[in-house]
Amino acid sequence: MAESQNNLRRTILDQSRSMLVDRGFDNISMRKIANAVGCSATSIYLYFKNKDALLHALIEEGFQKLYDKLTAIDFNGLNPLKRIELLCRGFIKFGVENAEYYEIMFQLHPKHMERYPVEKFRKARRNIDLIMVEIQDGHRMGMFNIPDAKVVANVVLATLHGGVSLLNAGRVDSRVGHESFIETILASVLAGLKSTVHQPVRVE
Amino acid sequence: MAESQNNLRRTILDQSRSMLVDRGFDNISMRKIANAVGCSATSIYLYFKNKDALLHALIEEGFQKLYDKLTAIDFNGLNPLKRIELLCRGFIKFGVENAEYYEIMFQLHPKHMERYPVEKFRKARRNIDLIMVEIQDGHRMGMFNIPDAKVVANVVLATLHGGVSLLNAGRVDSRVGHESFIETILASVLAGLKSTVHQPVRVE
Amino acid sequence: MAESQNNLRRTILDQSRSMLVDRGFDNISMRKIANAVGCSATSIYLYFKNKDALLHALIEEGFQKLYDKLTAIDFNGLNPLKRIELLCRGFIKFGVENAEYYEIMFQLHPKHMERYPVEKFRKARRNIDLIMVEIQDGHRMGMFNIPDAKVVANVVLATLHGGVSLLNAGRVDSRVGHESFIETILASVLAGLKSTVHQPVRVE
Amino acid sequence: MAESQNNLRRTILDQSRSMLVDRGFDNISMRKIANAVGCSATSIYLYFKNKDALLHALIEEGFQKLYDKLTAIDFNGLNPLKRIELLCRGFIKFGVENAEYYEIMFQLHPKHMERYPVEKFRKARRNIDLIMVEIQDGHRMGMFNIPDAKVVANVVLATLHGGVSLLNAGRVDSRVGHESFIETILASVLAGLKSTVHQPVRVE
DNA sequence: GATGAATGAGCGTTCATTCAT
DNA sequence: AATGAATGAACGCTCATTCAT
Repeated sequence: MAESQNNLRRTILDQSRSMLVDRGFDNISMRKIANAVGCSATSIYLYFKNKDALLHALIEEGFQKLYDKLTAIDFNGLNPLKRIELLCRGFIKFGVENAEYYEIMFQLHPKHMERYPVEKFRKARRNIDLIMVEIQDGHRMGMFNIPDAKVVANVVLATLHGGVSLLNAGRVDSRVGHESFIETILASVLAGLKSTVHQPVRVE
Repeated sequence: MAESQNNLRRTILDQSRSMLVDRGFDNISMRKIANAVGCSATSIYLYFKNKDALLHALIEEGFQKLYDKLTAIDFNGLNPLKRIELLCRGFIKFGVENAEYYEIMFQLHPKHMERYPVEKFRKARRNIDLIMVEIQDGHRMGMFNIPDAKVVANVVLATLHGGVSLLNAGRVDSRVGHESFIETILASVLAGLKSTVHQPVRVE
Repeated sequence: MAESQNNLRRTILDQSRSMLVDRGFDNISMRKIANAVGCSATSIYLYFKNKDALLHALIEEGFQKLYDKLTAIDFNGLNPLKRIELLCRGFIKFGVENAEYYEIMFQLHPKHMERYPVEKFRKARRNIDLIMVEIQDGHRMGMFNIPDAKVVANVVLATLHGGVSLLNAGRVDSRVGHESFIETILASVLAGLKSTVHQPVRVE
Repeated sequence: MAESQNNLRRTILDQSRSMLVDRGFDNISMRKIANAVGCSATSIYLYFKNKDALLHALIEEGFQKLYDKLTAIDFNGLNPLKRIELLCRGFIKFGVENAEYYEIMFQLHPKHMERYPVEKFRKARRNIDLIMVEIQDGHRMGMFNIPDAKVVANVVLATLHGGVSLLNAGRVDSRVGHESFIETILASVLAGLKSTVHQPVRVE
């Protein structure tokens, strides 16, 4: 039974995650999840203290999964800029392919995050740190001129986040191909980084 | 009475909009709005067919307001790049100062947008067109090399959206100043545009 | 409709009160009340903020009713002892005839009283004050020797309460007639008062 | 293991009894008890058929404990009146010191007693019999004039019960000392007994 | 134009209890 | 002897909405 025990927990997580993306967290109820899973609503409480805890478990899992993806990238022999590009690609890929996770990780109304445990928040921040470290490296190597890597890392994240969230919400102009949209975002991000050194392009 | 009639409609819109930001649309109820407004819940239905319609009215108003802001900018004697910068600043300013509008305009769960009337969607798109036009102008003038302005306009929007939404959700690293965060976003956007011409920055 | 409006409120109060006596407050649910009344559970909330408020309304009504009964007694020309006897009879009669009220007034688990508004508590205490005043009068007249009327008034109440609650709970030995049980209680209470003076007061 | 077996049964009884006083029987759940005890909810069912049976066991235990206390009193050389006083003191002491037992023994909603086995009820009645016997003795000795001891015994119990229950419910006027409240109750009870004979019985 | 009365559906959650092991 | 898994029923309560006035 040790297997079936965790099976239900897993199924609940998977099912509720998959329901998230087309209904939103506020619109999936314990009953609906239970129905979809094929168990009683009560049973969910055997594995999660309450709806909040279920949500938190999903969020945590999402951040872990993203972290796993990003840290699995092979950086061997690549310079910081290229590394950042891969991290960005990884982030976008994750966000688009795991829209359900993405929704609760980055789109959830702040209200729901109020009670999210602090130590889990810290874990979530490791993802952005991966980018920051590369920016710092690039700066040290003279590849960028970015004294404050924290700000720029946040800006990079913001850009990626904007892209992913518009894509997932179906709010990108329908005549714009996803592929070129993503590539242009990446180009923009990287251009932003590169523009911090050398010949400032003189406009005006 | 024709005035007081519209007064109530207005008050309902204002009140529900102001309640949006710290509760989320799913968590404001008709009765709560009515209580805050000081009328009966039934009265809301005199002006809005249902909760959906109220939401749609708010969204429409938001896009109109944004459009008014952006079109009020004085472009006199400015080149496209500078104009785009002002449009971006205008967008960010609007998003941060009208977080309630912004939430329903860009953060609402797609589910809620399903029934949003098509012709209103078109109106919403006028905002992004403002940016696109300037990109096209810049391209024509040889200031950028952006054959497909639509894509880039969407990317610009995505970047701005990412910034605004992280800011409003309080998800920007707390040690990062809002001001410098915003300025860096702008710099990144503009660098992305400028990088399409002239001397490709040589890295590595 | 002004009539039917209050009618439902009244019906809810009456129905829930009558259900109280054979089920206990914890075992009557909003649904059960609604079913018995013939309205929806939701409707109860139109008249009472929550289950607590409904309970409090019942309690208040009970104390008011008791107070009305006790103050309606004709004391004309009667000495304190006789007055006290009448008050005691009134109390017992009320308790036995309104077992539902009595339950929530005096038998409810303290837990439920925690949130009972203080000013209503004060109102409840008026009932015991009626007895206390007569004890004080009797003391002043030399009929008793009871310097601290407060204590004795509480003891009188306790005695009556013990009698009523055992009666209502069906815990008086079944071979003991209610009538003689009550009379004996009264005799005991009065004897307790009279015994405070040296010479046995000869009554009647 | 025969011992540890009984240990769990004992622990369950003790724990649930101790939880009774500040929550009420309706508000302690099998799981809460199990949690407090440190066993599974299921385990409780090994020792008690259901929640009712657990309650009944507690009640029975309470009556037994009271009986033990009352029969342990040393009556040697004391007259009936004094004996009754001691019995009353014992009863009040027990009720105040074992408020949890007392609650289920005397304050439980009759509904819960419906299924209480008849033979256990008989056992419960032994306690009141102790008082009755002394009243009969006193009557026989001419100390009181109480032909029907049953009635008076019930009245004595009622008085004591009224006192204890008001005390435990915190419903005695807060400015009244517990000690003097109890003493006055006792005085009243004894006065009631003594008043049955013409000349005030001089005791001690 | 405005409202009070009313409701069915649904919410998150807890309950006593059973069953297989 | 003991338990983890599971559940149907019920809880207090809030929701968007309708209807008669």
